[in-house]
Formats: sequence, structure tokens, C-alpha cells
Amino acid sequence: MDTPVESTRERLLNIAEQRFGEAGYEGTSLRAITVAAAANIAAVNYHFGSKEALLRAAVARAAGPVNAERRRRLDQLEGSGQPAPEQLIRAFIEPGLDLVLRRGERGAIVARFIGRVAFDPSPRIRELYAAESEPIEKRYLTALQRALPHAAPTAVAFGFVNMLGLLALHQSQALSRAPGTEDPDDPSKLAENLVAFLVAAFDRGLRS
Amino acid sequence: MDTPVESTRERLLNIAEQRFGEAGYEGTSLRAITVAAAANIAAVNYHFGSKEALLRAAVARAAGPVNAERRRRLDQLEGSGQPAPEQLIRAFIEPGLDLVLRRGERGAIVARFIGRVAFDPSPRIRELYAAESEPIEKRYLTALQRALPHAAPTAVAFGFVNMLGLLALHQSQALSRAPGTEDPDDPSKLAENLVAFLVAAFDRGLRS
DNA sequence: GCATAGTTCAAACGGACGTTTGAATGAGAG
DNA sequence: CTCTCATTCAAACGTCCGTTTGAACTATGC
Repeated sequence: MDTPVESTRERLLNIAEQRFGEAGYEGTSLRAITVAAAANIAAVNYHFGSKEALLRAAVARAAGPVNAERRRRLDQLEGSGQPAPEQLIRAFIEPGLDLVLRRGERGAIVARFIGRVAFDPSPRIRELYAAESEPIEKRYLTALQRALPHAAPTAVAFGFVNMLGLLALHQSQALSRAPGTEDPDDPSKLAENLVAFLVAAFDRGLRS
Repeated sequence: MDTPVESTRERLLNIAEQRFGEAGYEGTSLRAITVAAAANIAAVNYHFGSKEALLRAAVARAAGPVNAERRRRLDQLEGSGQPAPEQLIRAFIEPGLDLVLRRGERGAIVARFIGRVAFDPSPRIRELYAAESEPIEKRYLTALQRALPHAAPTAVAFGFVNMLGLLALHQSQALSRAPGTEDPDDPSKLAENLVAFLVAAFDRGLRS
């Protein structure tokens, strides 16, 4: 293992994304986080400044690499001609769902955290996440509208909102699944199943 | 108007579903609710017993009629032979989204409230909603699996989870829509657009 | 050794929370 | 009018919240 020691700052971020993903921002107290992280409660304000700043730092650390990978893949797709809708959908979905499969590691916890923050009940929290992800989302939306010239732009935007929602849904369920509604068979196929579901809906389910 | 007077109990329920839908259960204090409802804070515990009991009562009042209509329509469909997937999807979706359109009335507030409670960050709250809606959901899932014999039951269950998620998404956005991602044109077409989206995904997006 | 900057700590801050109390108020029945 | 029971009320309960304080500790450079 190349984790020689874990700094207080890192432990706080790790526990924060675990607990915020479990019970939400409002439902998680700083005391619960600091106790689990074996840190003093004052450490949060020392390292981050406030509870919300801790959340902001956790969001940036969790969503940053995912969105970076999305940028990388979109750059690559746009570098070689007009991408197909399926390619765009896959390039957006997969970086977010690959996390879900890393159950032994931090991945599934990160996925749940992202999924819950993205659709938190509080508009304040949602905006905090949107600030992190909106630029790359907008790029994908534009690309999808170009890739689906026969559908009205508003219709594609409707589908795009659905894609964001379903991705967050399956991310937030990374560590818990209601019985009887498991993913089809092999959980590693989740991304493929979701892409297939969305591609069908985009290709044939959008009225102009 | 046939609202001669509004009892304290009714005012509390009305404000509760408005505020819980705005900021979530944890993010809304009883004091905020009682002030807005022009009621004393002790009225909540007098009429309901606790904050959670108030939420439970609000969920029952909001979701009850929606699920009743779903039962009615499923009974009717099953009374006349094998229903098509589209009929089932429509019968499930429309009762939940009709609320969204009643912007002048309480409908949109109820829709947002339901959508937020169904996917609240706290498992406790989600279970509280599930207890209300799981029976009818299970009936629809079974009916859908029968209506899609060529798809694996787990695949249909996957699609069903997506349907629940997207419905809750659009319900929760009943009173707020991110700019640039409006519903296609006529908002009254939301149900039709969502049904078309889901039908396409169910018919062609589920791998067996 | 000593000074310095970075980090951790126990303790307390004021405020907001859900809940409870017991008296005051109201309407309806006898 | 009087009794009764449901409802409302101001006030306080104890607890937990995010945040702040100032001292104690740790390590590094001189």
C-alpha cells in the first residue's frame, strides 16, 4: 500500500463523503464526522473553515477526476469527426459509474456521495455541485444536440436532464439496493445497461 | 371557494409539504413551519405527535390519492386483457405528473413534496415513503414483467427503477427548472414526453 | 539549545432544535 | 350558567448544533 499515513485533512474528507452520502448534508453533524475520523471537532474549521467549505472540498475532490475524464473523452471524440449519440452517452456515463464497481475501494462511497449531493433537497447544495459540473455538462448537451439533428434541441435537453437524473440515481444506490430491484444479473454491466436504456430513449423516445 | 375555514391541522399539513419539498425534512424546522402556518409550535405535537409523524401524515395525504388513482387504472387495464407496456407506463406516470401542471393550485407543491421525499438522503425518510407506495409499485412491476415477456425480469426491474427515478425527478422539479433545460415547449406535454421516453427505453433498451 | 510555524486539543460560546408543560381560551351539551 | 373537553398559548426543557478560543503539543530550521 502506498498510503503511508493519512493526514487529518484526508481522513476528514474520506469520512465526510461517506457520511454525507449516507444521511445527506443536513443529516450529518460535524461531530459525527470528526468522531469517526478520530479528529478534534476544531480540525474542520482549521483545515477547511466551515462545514460547508468541507463539503465543497469533498465535492471538488470527488467530482474533479470524474469530470476531467469526461472532458478527456469528449475532446477525443470531437477530435475525430461527428460522434454518435451512443458514444457521447457512454463517455458521459461511464466515468461516473466506474466508481460504483470499486466496492472494495473508496469508489462506491464516492459515487454515492456525488449522486446524493447532485440532487440534495437543498438548492444551496445542488448549486454547489452544479458549479463544479455545469461546464462539462453543457459541452455534452451541445454535442448531443448536434448528434441528434432530427430532434428538437429542447427535446434533447429533456433527455439530457433524464440522463443526469438516472446517473445520479444509480450512483446514489451504489451501496444500497432495494430488494427485488437489483441490477440485472452482473452488477458490472450497470453502465452498459444504463447506456443501452438511454440510447434507446434518445434515439426513439424524443418527439420533435 | 369551498374552503370556508382552514383548520390548524390542515394549515400545518399544507405548509409542511411546501417547506419539506423546498428544503427537505432535515433542512426544515418545526418553527419555520409553525410560523408560516400561523400556528403555535406546540400544535404540531398536539395534532400529530412529532415532527416525523407530521411528515408521515403529509406523505399519506399527498401520495394516497395518487396511488389510489394508479390502483384504479391498473384494475381497469387488467380487467380487459393483457395491457401493453405503454398503457402501464402511462397509467403509472400520469397520476403523478398531473399534479405538476396544477401550478395555481396545491398540485405542483404536492408533486415536489412527493418527489423529494421519495429520494430523500435519509434512508429513514425513504422507507417512510416506500411503506406508502411499495404495494402498488410492486403490482405495476409484475404487470410490466408480464407485458414484456421477451425481456428478463431483472431487466424490466431495472427499467422500473429508472421509471420511478425519472418520475420523482420531474415531480421534484415541479416548481423549479434549471435554465436551458426546460421541458420541451409546452409544459403540459411533460407526461407525454416522459412516457414516450420510457416506452422507447423499455421496448428497445432492455437487454435480456 | 531555542525560536517558529503548523497542528491538535479540551472547553466553552451562543443559538437553534424537537419536545413538554400547565395554564388560558374556546365552543358545545346539559 | 356550568361543566366538559378540545384546542391554543407562552414559556421553558434538555440536547445538539456549528463555531471559536487559547493553550498545549509537534516538528523543522537555525
